[in-house]
Amino acid sequence: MAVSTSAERGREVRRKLVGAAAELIPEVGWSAVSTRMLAERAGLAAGLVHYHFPSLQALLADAATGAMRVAVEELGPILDGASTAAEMIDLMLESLDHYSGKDPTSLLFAETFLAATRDEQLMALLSQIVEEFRQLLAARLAGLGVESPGETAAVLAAAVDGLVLHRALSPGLTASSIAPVLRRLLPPST
Amino acid sequence: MAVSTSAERGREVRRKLVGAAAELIPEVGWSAVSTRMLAERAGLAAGLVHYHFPSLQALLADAATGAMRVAVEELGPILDGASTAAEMIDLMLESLDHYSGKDPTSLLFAETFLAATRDEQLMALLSQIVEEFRQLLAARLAGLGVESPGETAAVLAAAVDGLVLHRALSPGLTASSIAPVLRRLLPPST
Amino acid sequence: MAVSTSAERGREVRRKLVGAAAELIPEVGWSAVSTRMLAERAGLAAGLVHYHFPSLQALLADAATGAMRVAVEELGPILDGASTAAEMIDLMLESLDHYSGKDPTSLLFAETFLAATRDEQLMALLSQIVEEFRQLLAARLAGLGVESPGETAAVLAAAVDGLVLHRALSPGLTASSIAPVLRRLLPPST
Amino acid sequence: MAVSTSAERGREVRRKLVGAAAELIPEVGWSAVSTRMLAERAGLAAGLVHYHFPSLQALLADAATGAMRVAVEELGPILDGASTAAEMIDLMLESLDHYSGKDPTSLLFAETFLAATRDEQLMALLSQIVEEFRQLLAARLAGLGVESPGETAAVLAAAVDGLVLHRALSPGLTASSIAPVLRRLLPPST
DNA sequence: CATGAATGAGTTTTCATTCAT
DNA sequence: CATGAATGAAAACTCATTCAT
Repeated sequence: MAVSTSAERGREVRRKLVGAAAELIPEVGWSAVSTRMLAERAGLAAGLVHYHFPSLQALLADAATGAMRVAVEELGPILDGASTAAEMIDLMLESLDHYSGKDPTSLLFAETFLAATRDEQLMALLSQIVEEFRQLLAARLAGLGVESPGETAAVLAAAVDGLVLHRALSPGLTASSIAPVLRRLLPPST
Repeated sequence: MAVSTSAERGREVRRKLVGAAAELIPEVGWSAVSTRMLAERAGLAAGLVHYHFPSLQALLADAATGAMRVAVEELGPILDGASTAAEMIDLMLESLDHYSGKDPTSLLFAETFLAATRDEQLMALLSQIVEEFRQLLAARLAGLGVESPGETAAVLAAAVDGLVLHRALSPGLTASSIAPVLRRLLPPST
Repeated sequence: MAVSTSAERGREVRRKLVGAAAELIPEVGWSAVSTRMLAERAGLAAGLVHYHFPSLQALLADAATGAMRVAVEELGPILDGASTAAEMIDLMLESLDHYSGKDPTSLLFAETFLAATRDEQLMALLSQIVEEFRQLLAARLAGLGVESPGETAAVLAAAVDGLVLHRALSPGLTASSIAPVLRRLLPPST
Repeated sequence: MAVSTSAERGREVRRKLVGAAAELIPEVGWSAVSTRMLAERAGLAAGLVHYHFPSLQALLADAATGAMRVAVEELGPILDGASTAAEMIDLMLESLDHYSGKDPTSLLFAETFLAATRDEQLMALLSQIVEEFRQLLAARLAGLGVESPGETAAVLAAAVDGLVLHRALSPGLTASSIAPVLRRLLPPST
């Protein structure tokens, strides 16, 4: 009985590298993540990065989009608890209070946005994630009887991202101060 | 006429360097701007960067905040033409249509946001610029009779930044598609 | 039928590796052929190169000398059709027109020549092949009544190799333009 | 009076690097010349290679073509001493006796030929040098009354290069053994 | 016989910064 | 005020070879 096959060890190493990348991108910035840094953080030999990934960029893209997908998918179940659109905005803002604009997840999003500007493949992956988030939002808005849910979801998603970014500069932008204003984005009928 | 003192030549050189930096940050990314690249773009000798600036980072910070201040100040006069708050939002969105999310100015803002995360001094300068923009917005909202103009301005500013970012991913987010939704951010009384 | 012993499979793998090496040496250059490249081209696992050959250099030497021997041996029957020495030169030049100086076979010869400079064992193998070619030529020249066939064959062989090399630089060196001059290498009596 | 200006020091460094490259290409082979090796041989810091040359390949190409041009130009005056075409061939072969096929100059030529196969710019430079050599030869042949001097020069040049190559494999190919045969390449009228 | 993960030294190249002139 | 040569560390990436399975 082999405790760990060769293939399993390989998968484990890839997992460690992706984990280290997801940690380091927010810490030092996308373009400052180096192979050595990565290997040290993952507790592995430096050569392994290029053994398992075609390039450093490919590893970073893998790690970033993976982490973002997880973050976005976490939001779905949370929003399901709302029985009105206004309540849904409150729930979303509340759960976004964890993101200070300087925390790892916020920074990961921002770094990836920017890196995508210089990498077409990454841009495609990122667009897909954002699109999924917008559709998730639109579906729930529609279910709660909101008119033109597509446009509303688009503005809502953008506003939410912008707020997290701005929070890095002015920490006063909390759920409680913003919710009353943002709730108005919903059509009056709601 | 063509006489130029040493001091004047020095100022001219600094101007050229700052201009080159403002061009290059969006083109290649903040951390990829190198002294040699700058010198070549500015048409100057390589040693000059460190002769006139204490470090490369200092030059980049100078260039970025200078360009951002100009961009923000351009918005003031444009908004003065509005006679209602809704009209003001329309004007602002219209003038923002120039920013595709991938254009030099949008990218300069994004790059600087992220660089500020890793540089306290830059963060302070940037906060000041954003704060000024928020106050400019709040003052005009107040002047047009909008309630709680501070909070509204904060959300508006964040939403606008978020929209420009998202536009890089989905070019459909134009003024005409967004304005109807964003106008709702204003208090009903308006 | 489809039964294949271990030994047979082993031989098949070696054949594939040698074939891949003979292809790759001209394509990318002797010293740029890597084990991974070879494995990929041969459709095999990376570890197989060192399983079947003591070193990468040994595999390359095997492949190169094997291919050269084939190329040289092909020339023999062709020359047998000549009934005079002059005709033989014409036949040889004609059959050499296939070698442009940039084609795989020409490059394989040139790469191996140079690699032999840095590898004594390879040099010995190579000398043997060239010697055989010279003797093959000398025997036929003698058979056609040419005087001092040994020296003539030596110069002829060298000239022919030099011509293929030069052809890489000036494609005008075709059989028809060269033959009249090269035929003069033969002793007047012929 | 500055003993050595900045510019002069730069020129001197470039000269040293080119010299080291011309030595190392024959010693270890074109593709095995590394920047470290080069810097060590030249007695300079490793960073200087890329300060003064855009790439390692560019430095190697510079060094190789420079050395080849010198070698070719040395042959001109030597051939001028001949009063008949046959004598010229003797003189040329004699002066070529210095090239054993394993000496630095011979190897430099061979390495460069091969490197040119994978580098278009180098190929262009090399073709020019060979062309010049062929014209130098043709002009002298014509001056000595040889018919169709262009074709004869082409074959002569190729034969000579081929002979030097073959000499690496069979050291017996000396001037005295070859001259009688090679002299026959000349048109009978001579 | 076969696999493919792992290693560690190797490669070219880029760079901010310093400094002699 | 200006130049551009020099440095030394660091970057991404490749590789032949070894070896546990």
